[in-house]
Formats: sequence, structure tokens, C-alpha cells
Amino acid sequence: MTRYRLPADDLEYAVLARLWQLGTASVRELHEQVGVPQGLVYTTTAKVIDRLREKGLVQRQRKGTAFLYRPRVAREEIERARARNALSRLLGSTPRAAVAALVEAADDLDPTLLTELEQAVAARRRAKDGT
Amino acid sequence: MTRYRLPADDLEYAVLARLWQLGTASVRELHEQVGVPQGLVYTTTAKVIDRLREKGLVQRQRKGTAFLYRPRVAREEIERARARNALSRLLGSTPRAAVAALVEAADDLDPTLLTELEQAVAARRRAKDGT
DNA sequence: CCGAGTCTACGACCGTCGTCGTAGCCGCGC
DNA sequence: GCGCGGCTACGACGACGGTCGTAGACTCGG
Repeated sequence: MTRYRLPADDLEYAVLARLWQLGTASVRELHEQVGVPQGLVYTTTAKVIDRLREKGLVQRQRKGTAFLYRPRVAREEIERARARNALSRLLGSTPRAAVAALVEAADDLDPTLLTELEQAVAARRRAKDGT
Repeated sequence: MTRYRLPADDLEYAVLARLWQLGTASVRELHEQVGVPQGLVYTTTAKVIDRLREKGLVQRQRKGTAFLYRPRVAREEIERARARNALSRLLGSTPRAAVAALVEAADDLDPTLLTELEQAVAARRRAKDGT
């Protein structure tokens, strides 16, 4: 029953995602990799990271004058929660239609996703059988 | 190139969804069906509907002292846009993982969704072949 | 013609997030 | 020893969305 709040969908999540990738990083690094490409200022990135900390999603540790940050929650866990959230929103009143729209969107975004989807479903099935 | 902004994910969308269902409705009706169950006050629902109007998602027509509202955009269109949005957010850096999380969430939310998904994918495939 | 009730219009508040600016702190190099 | 540059802390702002309150306008029964 870990206590944290999900990251906001855009910037916060992008930063967190990068941190998962890096494992450990300073504000500077994250800024260079995430903030700069988006034309953001250093303090913006710093603020975002700080909010991530307020939400209990990252922890930090002094390293000289600066801090080194690292994720406090597993990526899979957040990913799951996000997926669940997004999905339950989409589903709403008409699950079938929503699923169709989702598949269509997936195909639209990247046709190979259809296959990914199939495989993921199949994998999930197997996992359940095995259980 | 229709011009409108997507509805916010929660209340606004719920109201819009109801309106799609009803076809035409007054603020009162929508309030009774959507607002009241959530413990909202009449004016809250009214405000939401008004914002929907500002966003170009519904139109209205005088009916005595009140207004009758009706959707201005097809449900499918918004649904598609929403699905696309949600999906591209989820996908982010690691599509495979995201897809897996999505499938897992779906199964978790409602096991029959797995089948729905498969069928939707298959249907999509057929649609593409046909094209 | 008046009062009660119903609608709408409009503005207000608060929390969240993206976005900065500024100020203070601290160590390194000259 | 002092100033420059990097880092953090903190606060501010605007947009958005959920949530109301209030006030004005109009309708209808008596």
C-alpha cells in the first residue's frame, strides 16, 4: 500500500520516465535530456522534479552541492496504474466502442501495435492459464 | 478540420456522453442524470455544459425559458481523439511495456475485455484488408 | 399585477500543472 | 579572499476544470 500520487500525464511523467531510464540523475542531467529539448528553463525542470518528490515518486541524496535523484517506485507499478486509469476513463459507458476506438487509434499511431496487442493478449492469456 | 477542443476527461466528458445518449436534453435533465448522482449542484452542471458550449462541443436552442442542448460533434470522432490521446500518452518511451500494462489493466478491469480486444484487432485487420 | 419558482449569466475560489524569476547559498579558481 | 557560476528554495502567474453562490430575467398561478 505504497503512498504516492501518480505523476501528471505530461511533463512530470516524461521526467520520471527519463529517470527510470537513467537510474540516477541530477537535475542538470534531467534538464538537459528532457527540459532543453522542449525549450524549458532549468528551474522549470527543477520544479517538476521537486513536485515529483512531493508526490513521493522520487528520492534524492546529496552529492556535493547538488542532489542526485532516483525513482522511489517501480516503473511497472506506475505504468500499471496509468494504464488502468486511462483505460477506465476511456471505457466509460460503452466499452465495446471504446475498445474499437482504441484499436483503431493504435493502428493509426503505429500499425505494428496491432501485432503487439495480439501478442500481449496472448501472453496474458497464457499467464492466467499458468496461474 | 472541425474546430473544437476535447472535453476534459471527467465531468465534462460524462455530461457529453449522456448528451450523446439522450440526443437532446435540457440542463435540468442532464443535471438530474449526471450531476445529482455525483452530489453536484445545479449550477455546477450548468457551468460544465456551458464550457462544453465554449469548446464547440454542443449547440443549443431556446425552448421557452430554457435551452435544449445537443451534441455538435459525433461521438465516434471524439472517442477516436480521446483514444488516440490516451494511447499516445501511455505509449511514451516504451511501447511494448505500455501495451502489456494496458492489456493487464484491461484484464484486471474486466476479463471479458481481452476477448473484446482480440475481436477488435481482428476486425480492424479485416477492415484494412478490405481497403 | 405580484410573488414564487425556474433558468441563465457571470463571476469567484481552489487545486493542479506548466512555466518562470529571483534570491540565497556554497565551493572553486584566480 | 572574493567573485562567478552552479544549485536549491520559494514564490508567483496563468490556464484549466470542478464547484458554487448570487443576481437578473422571465413564466405562470393566483
